[in-house]
Amino acid sequence: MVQITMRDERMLDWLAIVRIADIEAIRWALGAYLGTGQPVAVRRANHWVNRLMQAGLLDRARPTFRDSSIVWATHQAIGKPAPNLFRQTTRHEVAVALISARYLAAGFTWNRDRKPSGMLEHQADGVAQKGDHIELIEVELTPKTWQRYKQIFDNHTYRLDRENITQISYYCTAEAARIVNREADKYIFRTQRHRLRAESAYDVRGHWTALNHIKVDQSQDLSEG
DNA sequence: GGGAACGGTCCTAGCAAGAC
DNA sequence: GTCTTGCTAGGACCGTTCCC
Repeated sequence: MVQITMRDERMLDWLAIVRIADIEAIRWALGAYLGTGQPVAVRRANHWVNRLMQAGLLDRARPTFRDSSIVWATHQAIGKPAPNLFRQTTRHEVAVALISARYLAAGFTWNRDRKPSGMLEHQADGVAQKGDHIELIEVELTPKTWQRYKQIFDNHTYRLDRENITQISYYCTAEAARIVNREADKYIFRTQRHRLRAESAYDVRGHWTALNHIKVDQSQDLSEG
């Protein structure tokens, strides 16, 4: 019989939000809920996944387009159907799960952004919160058109002005980071520009590549050291 | 206190890249 | 084409720790 601990429940709650994650994200999320702020060993993460698979709460697959397993919470665990791993957005969703797990490890909570209420509203990939610090997180593996960035940045500026958003962070491929910063320079007013940052953190396959310090705020650091 | 979970180590399998 | 090497996933085992 598999015992479900409080940490297991919190992990399933997190998977209900991000829907799919790879082992790297599982490592960080387990470390977050362990309270260490560091990822657990790969072996440990696989052990955890296997245990919850035995309980019927997790499932995993290794699609041929990825070199690591993808894990998701089953319908039995969260009441949602299994994700389609062959959608074009899968790579993006796995990347979002990884950054969310890193934010959890840094002591943040993670939630989905609100649904857009109109054509001009933009839904971020996630919202990280720690105390009064509320950060909109975007993962950008492929650059958008300048027209789309203008629309998104208008919405970001509005939310920075009118809502309690502290910062907007883009985690991108090198190419996407360059374009996001370029378009942000154009479309975000200088008094707000410093509150949006775009960093190169992924390669084109969605693998985490950032080796240097990633500042969440003045006191946080999500790097692996 | 007993069973489950954890974590370290060793091992094999599968795959890709490079050398010959 | 074959072999070697390197890397990663993941299974098995076992002692330790944790939790109900």
